[in-house]
Amino acid sequence: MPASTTSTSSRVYGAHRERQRHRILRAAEKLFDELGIDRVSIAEIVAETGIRQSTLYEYFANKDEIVWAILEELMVTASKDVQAIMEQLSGNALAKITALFRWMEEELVHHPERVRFMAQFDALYARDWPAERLITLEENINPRWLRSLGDLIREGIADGSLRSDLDPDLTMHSILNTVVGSQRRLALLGSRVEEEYRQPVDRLFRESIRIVLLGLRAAKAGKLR
Amino acid sequence: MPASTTSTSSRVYGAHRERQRHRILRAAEKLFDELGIDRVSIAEIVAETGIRQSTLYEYFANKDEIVWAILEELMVTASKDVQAIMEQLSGNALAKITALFRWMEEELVHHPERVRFMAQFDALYARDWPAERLITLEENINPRWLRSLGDLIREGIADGSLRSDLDPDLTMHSILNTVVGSQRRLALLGSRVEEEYRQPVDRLFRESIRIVLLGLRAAKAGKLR
Amino acid sequence: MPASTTSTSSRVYGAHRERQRHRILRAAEKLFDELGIDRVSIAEIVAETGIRQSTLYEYFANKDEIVWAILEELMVTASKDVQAIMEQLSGNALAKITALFRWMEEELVHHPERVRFMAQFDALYARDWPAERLITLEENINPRWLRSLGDLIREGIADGSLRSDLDPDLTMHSILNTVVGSQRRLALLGSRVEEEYRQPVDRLFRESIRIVLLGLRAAKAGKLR
Amino acid sequence: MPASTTSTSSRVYGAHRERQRHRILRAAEKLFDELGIDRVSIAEIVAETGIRQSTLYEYFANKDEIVWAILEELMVTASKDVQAIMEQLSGNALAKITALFRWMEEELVHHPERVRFMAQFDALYARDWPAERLITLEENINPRWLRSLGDLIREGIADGSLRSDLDPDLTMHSILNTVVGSQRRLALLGSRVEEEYRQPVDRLFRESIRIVLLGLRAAKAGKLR
DNA sequence: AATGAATGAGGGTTCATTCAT
DNA sequence: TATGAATGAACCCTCATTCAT
Repeated sequence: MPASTTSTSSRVYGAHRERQRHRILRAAEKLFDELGIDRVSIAEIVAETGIRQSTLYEYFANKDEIVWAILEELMVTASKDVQAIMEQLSGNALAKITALFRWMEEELVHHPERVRFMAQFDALYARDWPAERLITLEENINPRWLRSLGDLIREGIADGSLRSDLDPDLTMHSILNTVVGSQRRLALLGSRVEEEYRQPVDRLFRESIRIVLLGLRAAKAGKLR
Repeated sequence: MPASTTSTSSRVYGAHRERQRHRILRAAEKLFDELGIDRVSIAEIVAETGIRQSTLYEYFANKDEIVWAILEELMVTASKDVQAIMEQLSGNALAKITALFRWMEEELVHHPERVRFMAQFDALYARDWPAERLITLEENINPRWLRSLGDLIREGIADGSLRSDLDPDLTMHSILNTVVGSQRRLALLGSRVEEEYRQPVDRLFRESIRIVLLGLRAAKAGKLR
Repeated sequence: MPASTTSTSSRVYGAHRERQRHRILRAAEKLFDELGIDRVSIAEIVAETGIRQSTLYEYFANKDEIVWAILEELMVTASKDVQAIMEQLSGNALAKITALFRWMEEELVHHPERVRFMAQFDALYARDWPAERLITLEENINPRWLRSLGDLIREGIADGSLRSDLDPDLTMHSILNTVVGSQRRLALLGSRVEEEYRQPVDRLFRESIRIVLLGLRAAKAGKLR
Repeated sequence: MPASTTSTSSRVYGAHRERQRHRILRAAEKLFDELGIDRVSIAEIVAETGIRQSTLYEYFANKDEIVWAILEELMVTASKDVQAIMEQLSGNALAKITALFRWMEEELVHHPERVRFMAQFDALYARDWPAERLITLEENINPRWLRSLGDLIREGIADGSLRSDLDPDLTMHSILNTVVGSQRRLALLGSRVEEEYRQPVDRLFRESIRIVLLGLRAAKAGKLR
């Protein structure tokens, strides 16, 4: 890893390295989604890449590093997306929460593989990931919006758009977990759930959102949607 | 091939076999939960059991069979529990759905390892499990209650306990997936979620249920709880 | 193994034992032919029999014993057949040799599995079979005809049916090995040789015999057949 | 994936690989001959080689591939030998066929292990080898001489060196199979046949050839040899 | 930066055989 | 006589990783 000098050669090398890294990550991502993270071997990843097995170790120290790198990419992207949505929005709390859920629907429909990756990460790495590492990651992406979501709910109660009997922090985390859980399960089961439930995945998810929002809404609040 | 005779020897042998099988399944279950299904080797399972590796193969043809056997046990147990709850209940639709969700809370709190196993199964086996096998399994456990849950919602709309604008089948599958998704994610993340959210897992889950039920409830219906 | 007493029970047991033994041998024979001797496991043999694996060891000490038992059966049967043919024949040497070859053709056509077994035995056991064991076997079956085949050729030279420049012992063993080699290779390759050579196996073998016999025949001898 | 470049490194590496491959094949060959193909384990092969078991898998995907590689080597060598013999020969058909048989005798005497390998291959792999694979192999070695052997016999009939009542194709395949069968059986049984028949293997084989050729020869044809 | 080669450690599974009942 | 259970010893093969070039 050459330090970031500004010589021509290092700039060129840097670009090259970035390209190689990208190639590896995309191959891994694809296979992780197709076969499951734990069932993909380094050999399979390099086979998809064209790169040689020993070369991969010039870019990643081991498989876990690849997983973390993908996770980081996904989290950064997600954070930017949400941040953007939140910033250009100036409605009440309910509207903001709704917008957040809509974005999750978008992800489920257009990037189910991303959602599946996160689901796998929860299932496989949840119990033994090193806490500091995740914290470092989260600090990098700094999701102000998440921290402010509690305020949002408080605000919603105040402006009358949300039920008055909600405990802001509890509610926030509760519904977040619920909607995320629903989204991830739908992504994992995919077509299988469609066969069994005879409903398209997005309709199922949208209905879930609707009911949760109905549950949050103040009784006297205007018609939802 | 002695079929189920009642001779002393076969009764004795049968009991022994059952005990050994049980031992293996419990060891596997424990390790699957601690390390993740894909990260447990047959060698580790037998080390937990005391039996020798080759002996294990007298009981299960391979690791997958162990996974399926555990899955079957869990599904049978769950099905019996729910059946029992449903049968001794004679309230309106909302009450029944509430009871179902309460049972899921019980499972999350008292048997989080069971929930985690199902979560892992979804994440790891969902995509390539043989459909017929799962169908066979489901036929054996025959969950009448699931089939009647749609009726339950229809009934609830009729008796005025549920919102009138619900599409029974869609709603049923939607909230089922949502609550299951929430339950499983909480089971997977466990203490980690408690640290991050600063809320005990059961409170988070109970709040989720409350909001979903509020979302289902007819506007004019009496206070919930 | 109860000695051969004449009590009723031992006679009954004896018959039973014989039947079980027979069952095992037939199952083994079938599988040896289908899969190759070395590729058949004891487990596969018992699976074909209905008998349990441990029970098999009451009849045979190991797989080799089964192989030898089959070999013995085959050699005894073969010896009897040939003996019968030879005895009821009263022609010149050429006629007797011809009859012997015809019998080999019969075997190839109607019992190719027997020929294949012998072929496998040659290929797999040839190098390390215990010499005494084979000698014991051969003494039991006592193939007088083989020993007299040399005389036969001497006789043929004398009566003018065979070429005069033959070395009786050399010739006998030579053509015996040749015809046996031809027969066994045809049995082994079976349909494969038919596809490649576009000739039925029996025609190929008959032509081989014809040419060998032509090679043996005295120049002035009458037309062959 | 550097294709066949001529860079120094790839030439060096290539030579090394070839040497290792060679080592493995020789070790396997030796053991296959001593113990029988099916009775040789990968562990035994590597023990003979000095390389480690996992290294072997860098050269051959599995045991079958080793067997096929040896087969290919043998067939290529044999084909070249025969081709050379056939080309430098300008006699009548009988002479050419005789030369072919002489070469087979050479092989039997000087490379009995090669003949035994082919015999084992017939006995063990004959029934289930993948047809296409063998065809590919045969196309690579392209034995023009075999294809022209039928013509040879036709020619022999025409020039009066062979009997007139022969069916060219039938005869060709017939005697080929016969002589090959004889050769392989002698190779398999080896010293055992010498003990039993009290004749050296090569004499037995030469006598077989003599008789077959006598059987092919036109009646009026000059003295053979 | 790239890579050919090697490999220790372990993976799942099969097998012939023994033994107590 | 029959057999359920157990098992040591292999067996083939995969994998992540290292290292010299």
